[in-house]
Amino acid sequence: MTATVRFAPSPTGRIHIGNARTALFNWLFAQQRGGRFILRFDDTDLARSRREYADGIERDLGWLGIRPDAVHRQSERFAVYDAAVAKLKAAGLLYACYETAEELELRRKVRLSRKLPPVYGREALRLTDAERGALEAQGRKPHWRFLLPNFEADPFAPRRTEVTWDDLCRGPQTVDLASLSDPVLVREDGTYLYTLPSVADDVEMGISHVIRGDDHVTNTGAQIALFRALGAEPPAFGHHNLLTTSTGEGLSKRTGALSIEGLREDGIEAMSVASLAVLIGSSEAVTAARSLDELAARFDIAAASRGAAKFNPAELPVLNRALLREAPFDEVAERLAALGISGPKAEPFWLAVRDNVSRLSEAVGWWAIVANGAPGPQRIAEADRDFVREAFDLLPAEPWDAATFKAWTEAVKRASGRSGKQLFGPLRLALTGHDHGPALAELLPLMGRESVLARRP
RNA sequence: GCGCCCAUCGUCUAGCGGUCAGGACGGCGCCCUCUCACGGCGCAAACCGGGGUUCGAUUCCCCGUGGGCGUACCA
Repeated sequence: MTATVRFAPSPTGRIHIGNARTALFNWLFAQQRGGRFILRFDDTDLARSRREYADGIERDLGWLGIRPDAVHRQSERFAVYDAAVAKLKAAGLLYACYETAEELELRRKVRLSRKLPPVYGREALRLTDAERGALEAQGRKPHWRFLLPNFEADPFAPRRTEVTWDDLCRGPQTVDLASLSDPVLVREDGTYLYTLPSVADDVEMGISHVIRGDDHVTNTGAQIALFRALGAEPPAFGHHNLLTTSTGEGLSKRTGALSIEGLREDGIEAMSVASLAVLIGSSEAVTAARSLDELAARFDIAAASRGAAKFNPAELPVLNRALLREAPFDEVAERLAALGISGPKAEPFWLAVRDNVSRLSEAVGWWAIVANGAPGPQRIAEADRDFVREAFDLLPAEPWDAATFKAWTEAVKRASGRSGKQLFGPLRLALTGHDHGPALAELLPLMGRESVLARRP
């Protein structure tokens, strides 16, 4: 079974890890069955949508490794929605309403205070042609609602109407259409709300699987009805659980530091983000995958849990470290070069330091010490000064290689009688200005005799 | 208010009537080791509360509590 999926963000801001998770679920799902992934910008709200956000989102996805098979903008597809509207009107399933937002709000409150579900009472359906004409004569323009098929013969007597589907993530689902308001599909000014363009495009683009957050499950009930009203077979649906912050609040609102852009700027690897985003909330161990292909092999949409999962950003650096220490030079050479780390020493340098960084940028500090003779933050203890001086006097002649450090420290050991921490601690400090770091045997030949001698206390 | 969903170590989770309640991440300890990290070994760490049902509940049911989501002319 192949698949055509879509990710449909609204370009009113950049995406955060929660959105990326949805995108990744769709991408991986399609990858697993050789399907297509469509990026569809939900930019029908012209006032809030911005092209730069759309471009930014596309960059964010590209950074994660998602390459859409097609990119669409709903703002360019009004003809499709107009056609859908015409179809619904012809079928008598779209009706004009003239209430203002205030009136609606008032009715809502009244129903609430009477402990009734706050659903729209279809009052506009009772309007006579004369009343409608009068309203229009006042200059009122209608908004249009989709008549939900939740009644037998009398739309004012809605009855329990279950829409069911077998959810890819949550199993059998039921939504009662009687508990829903007829959704407004078209505003007074002719612009579209989310529902119609979404469904019309899913039909038109042949979307086979809709994978999205579980904040949409209720929508899905109404949307399935709309698919059918449009004469289309609804796609399969999968609603994954949502992520919350470590304090338990919804991720959907405040993006902040958890934006994909922010994480990238913070030096988090794309695969760290992707691994955590996809694996969290599943029983799969949250360990770094090296590629989306590897992730696809570990991903199972049916294994996602149903409750909200707390997202812990502290896991990101942990995954990053694991990823980096296995990263071959070729994989990071370009980015290292951008950080000023290039030349013949770059590869052996990377191989030496990759065990000791949790962000690629941390290599810069080591590079300054190893290649540029920078001192490092710590000084050797006064008591070790003479020992270090003697040791430096024993530095062998060049050329230096991987065996040099061993030969040198053996000689120092014999001359000084020191061993273990007493021996290596002061030397490490004198050489790098740190009490920890990459293997000295690997750093020494990279530093070179002249540079090392310059550090003699 | 109403509806839907969820509730197991700090975190992500396995569990589908009888288990020493399992794994992963993190933490801690030991080993390895020039340091840190890696790796190996080990330790600590959980069934939200109350009622049922049952010979027996983490598991099934109800209530409560807590949380998520929805209830928009937001998506």
